[in-house]
Amino acid sequence: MTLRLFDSATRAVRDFVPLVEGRVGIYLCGATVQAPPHVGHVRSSIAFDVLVRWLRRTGYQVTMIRNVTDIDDKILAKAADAGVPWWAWAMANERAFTAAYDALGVLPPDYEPRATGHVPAMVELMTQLVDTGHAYRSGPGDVYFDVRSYPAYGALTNQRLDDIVETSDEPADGADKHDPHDFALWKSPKPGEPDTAAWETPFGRGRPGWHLECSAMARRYLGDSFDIHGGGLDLRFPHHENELAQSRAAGYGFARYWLHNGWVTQGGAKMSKSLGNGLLVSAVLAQTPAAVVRYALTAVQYRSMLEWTDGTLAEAAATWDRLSGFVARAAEKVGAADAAAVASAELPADFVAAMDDDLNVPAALAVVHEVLRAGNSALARGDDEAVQAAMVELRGMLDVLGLDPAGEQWGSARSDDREARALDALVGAELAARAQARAAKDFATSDAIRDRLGAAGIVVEDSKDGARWTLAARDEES
RNA sequence: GGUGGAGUGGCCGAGAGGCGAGGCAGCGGCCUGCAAAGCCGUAUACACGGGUUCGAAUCCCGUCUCCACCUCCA
Repeated sequence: MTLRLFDSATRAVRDFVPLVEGRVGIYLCGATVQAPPHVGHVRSSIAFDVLVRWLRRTGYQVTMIRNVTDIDDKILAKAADAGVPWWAWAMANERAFTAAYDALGVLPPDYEPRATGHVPAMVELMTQLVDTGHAYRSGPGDVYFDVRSYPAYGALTNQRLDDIVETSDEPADGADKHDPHDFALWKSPKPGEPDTAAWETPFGRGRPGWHLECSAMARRYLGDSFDIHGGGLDLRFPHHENELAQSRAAGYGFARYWLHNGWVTQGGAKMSKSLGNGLLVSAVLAQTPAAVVRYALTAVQYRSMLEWTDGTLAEAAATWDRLSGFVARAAEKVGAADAAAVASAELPADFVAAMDDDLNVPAALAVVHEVLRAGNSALARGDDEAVQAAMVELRGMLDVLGLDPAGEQWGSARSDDREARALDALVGAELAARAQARAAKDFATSDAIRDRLGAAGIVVEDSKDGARWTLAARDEES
C-alpha cells in the first residue's frame, strides 16, 4: 500500500511517487506577516506538519520549505498606520507566527526563506520571463506576466482565461497591461512608500509581486521540479495558478502534486484577515492547553472545513484527557517507553491504511481509540505486557499526529521542574491528609479536600493503589 | 456568468453497493464510602423525489439548501 494524495491540479487522488526515490521536497506557502496568526493559519501548518511526520515515519527523507512573505502592500500600509518601519512590523509578526508554531508542536521547516532575502533569485526568474517574451515592462519598475503568452494559463484551477473575472490589480500610473489578467511580477514604489521597500532591477526600481516570490524561492531550495506544493484552499487562484504559470513558462516543471487544506470556519464563514474575524492563536492558547488546541486542529481530515465552536475545544479536551490519562497511568505501571521504541513502534495496519489514504486522520483516530480501549482494559486486569504493548503502539501513532502525550513536546517535566515539584509536594500533602480522613471514614473532610483541589484545577482519582492527581485539561466552564 | 466543495443519528466526524467507523454528550450496569477515571452494554443516521439492483447513505436522473474561489487571504 502506498501513500495516495488528493492532487488539486488533477482533482483526483493519485498514488504518490516522488521525483527521487526515498526523497520528498515540499514547498508550503507560509504566512504573509502582516498580522499575528489566527487559528486558520496554524491549521494549515499543522496539516502539513502531519504530512511531513507521516512521510518521515514511512521512510522518506523530507525537505520542507515554508516561506515568509515579509513585504507586501498590507505590511507597508499597516506599518505606516502604526508609525513603525515596515520591516519591524513584519519581524514582530513573524515572531508571533514562530511562537504559535512552536507552541503547537509544528516541526520547524528545514528552511524558512524570507521574500526580502531572495530578490536576486526573483530578478533572475523575472529576467528569464522578459527575455523569452512571457513578461514585459510597462513602466519603470513595473513588470507584468503576459498570460496570453502561456496557453495553459488556468489549468490548475480548471478555468478558461476568458471566463475569469477581470482582476482589479491596478497598473501604476502610466503603466499599461496587455491583458486585464496580467499580474505583477514587480511593482514600482507608490508615492510615500519608504526607500527601504524597493530594490534596483534591470527593469527599474521596485518590489516583488507576491507570486514571483514563491516561484523563485521554491526553485532555489527544491530545484526546477519538486514533489509537493501546499497551501490553503484560498491560494489556488490566483496565487498558485500564477506561480505555476510563470514557473512553467520559464521552462521549469515546478510542483508535481498540489495539496490544499480546508479552512477553519465560524458560523460557516471562513476566518480571514480581510474579514477581521480571525480568532488569534495567542487568545486561544491563553485559555486552553496547547495540546488540546493541536488535537482539535489535527482531528479533522485536512481538506475538510473545520467549524470552530465552543464544543470543538471541549471535545478535544475530553479526548486529550483520555489519551494522556492512559499514557500516564500506563507509564506509572510499567515504566515509560523510550523515544526510540516509540519512533520505531510497529503501527496497526488499519492506521497505516488510513494515513496512506490521503491522510485520513479521523479514520486513523478510530484505530487510536481501539488501542486505547485495549490498553485501559489491560490496565484494569493487570496485564502489564499488554499495557506496555498498547502504550508503545498508541504513542507511536500519536507521534505521527504530533500528539504523543509523553513525547518531547507535551511530556510532563514534572520531575525536573522546580515549580512542578513544589506543587507535587503540596498536593501530596493534601492527598495524604485526605487518605487519613478516608481511613477514619471522615468523608466530609476527605470530600472537602477533594473539592478544594478541584477548585484549583486539580482532578483527584482514587484507585486501589491510592489517589493520583492531574491538572484538568481545561478550565471548567461556568 | 465561470470553477469547485458540501448536506450522515442530540453534537462532531469517517465511509462510499451488502456484518450500523470512531469520538463527545445521554441512558443502564460493574467498580467506588460517594465521586472521578476505567470497563461492559445501549442508535428509528445518511437533504428531498424518482430510478437501477437480490440489496443504495454509497450508482443514475431530477430537485432543494448551504458554502467557497474568480480582489488580499492558510
